[in-house]
Amino acid sequence: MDAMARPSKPKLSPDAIAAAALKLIDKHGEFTLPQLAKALSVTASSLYNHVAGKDEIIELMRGRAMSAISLPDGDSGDWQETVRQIATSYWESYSKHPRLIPLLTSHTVRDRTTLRVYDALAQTLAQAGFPPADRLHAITIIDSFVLGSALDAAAPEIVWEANDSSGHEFKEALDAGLQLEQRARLTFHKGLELILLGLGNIRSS
Amino acid sequence: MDAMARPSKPKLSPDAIAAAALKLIDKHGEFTLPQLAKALSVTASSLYNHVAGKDEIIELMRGRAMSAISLPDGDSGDWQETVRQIATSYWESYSKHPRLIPLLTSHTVRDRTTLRVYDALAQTLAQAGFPPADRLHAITIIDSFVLGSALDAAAPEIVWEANDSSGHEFKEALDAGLQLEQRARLTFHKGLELILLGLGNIRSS
DNA sequence: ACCTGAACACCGTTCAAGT
DNA sequence: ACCTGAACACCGTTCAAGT
Repeated sequence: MDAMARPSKPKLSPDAIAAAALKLIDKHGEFTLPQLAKALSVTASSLYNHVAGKDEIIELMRGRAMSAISLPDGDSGDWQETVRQIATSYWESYSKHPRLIPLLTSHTVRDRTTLRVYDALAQTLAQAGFPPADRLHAITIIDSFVLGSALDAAAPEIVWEANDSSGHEFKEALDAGLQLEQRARLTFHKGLELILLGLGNIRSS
Repeated sequence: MDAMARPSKPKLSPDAIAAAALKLIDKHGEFTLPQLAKALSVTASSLYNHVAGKDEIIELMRGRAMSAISLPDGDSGDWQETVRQIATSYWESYSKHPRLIPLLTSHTVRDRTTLRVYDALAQTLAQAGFPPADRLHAITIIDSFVLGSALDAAAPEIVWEANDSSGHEFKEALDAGLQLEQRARLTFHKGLELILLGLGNIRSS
């Protein structure tokens, strides 16, 4: 009648594990199997009944973070608007869990949702008339910028911890800054517009 | 007359430690204090006579990786060419040690060389007539793209591990790809040109 | 000042044992 | 099938002891 070996209903599931791990990451920026087990009122070794190990938990978190991505169904007619929508949704998914990003960068993507993002971009660019090689460049550029921007938002102090030896031009630029998240969002959109504009030029050249 | 407690000349130095650690990262993608100590023919605890801990070693590696950056001395007259030069040198420094990048993304930048990159960009943009707020945006956009591109080169399989469920437009784009490093370099330059072009438009608007 | 070796608290993972 | 607890090999860090 107390907490014993096996409950009639499993206390865990891959999904519950990923959710709890993501909560830890959002709060502390890292997670440990004992910590995670504790948050789930379970022992660390129990986790191995549901996931292969820590790496798989990280991949599950990627899937969870990306699950909110909205991909356009049909062809909206305006490829730049479609790309803008995909890239923005992609960036927002990363940015909702900024501290997760560093964990993702050393892993290979297998997550279906993330792969579908690439597919959606490829399809949109193909319909817009980009030849295969240009498509690949465009997708990579967008992917790089989304990831880099999200990382920038993740570790904001990276840039803004200017010290006394910094030139005054940089300090001036800093002082002109907005609040942190607003700034990150605004900068992302400005950069995305630059890229979309540039892609348009390439296509029509 | 044999290897005892203290040698007349120190066997270690922060620089030697960083160099050895970087070598391990380049080879294995990670490093461990015992591993590092072994490579230096020393014991793990010896390292603490020269560095504060693992985190400091990572920061030292950042400094080493960035030490090869060449910053333009004077004003070349052409701000786009100057920015191109800085950004390229910055990207190349990262790309020479791609597997180091994931370790850097969870740390705050204190490295003087890296901060000087931001300064140099700020100065160049200021001379080109960018007001402070636009400077900050431009620097952040460039920084994000450089980092994202280097990461892309670091974990190339991230994108290219397309599976059977991928749409054929993405596969076509993949098939059109070049060799890995060439592709990364080329894509970075293409993206940088987009951004420079876009920045030029902003300024003259 | 600088290296060693033992020690500590912790980690990820495995596995027999329980139900 | 699924949880526990003990065990293993490993990690980063500290510290007394040596020279």
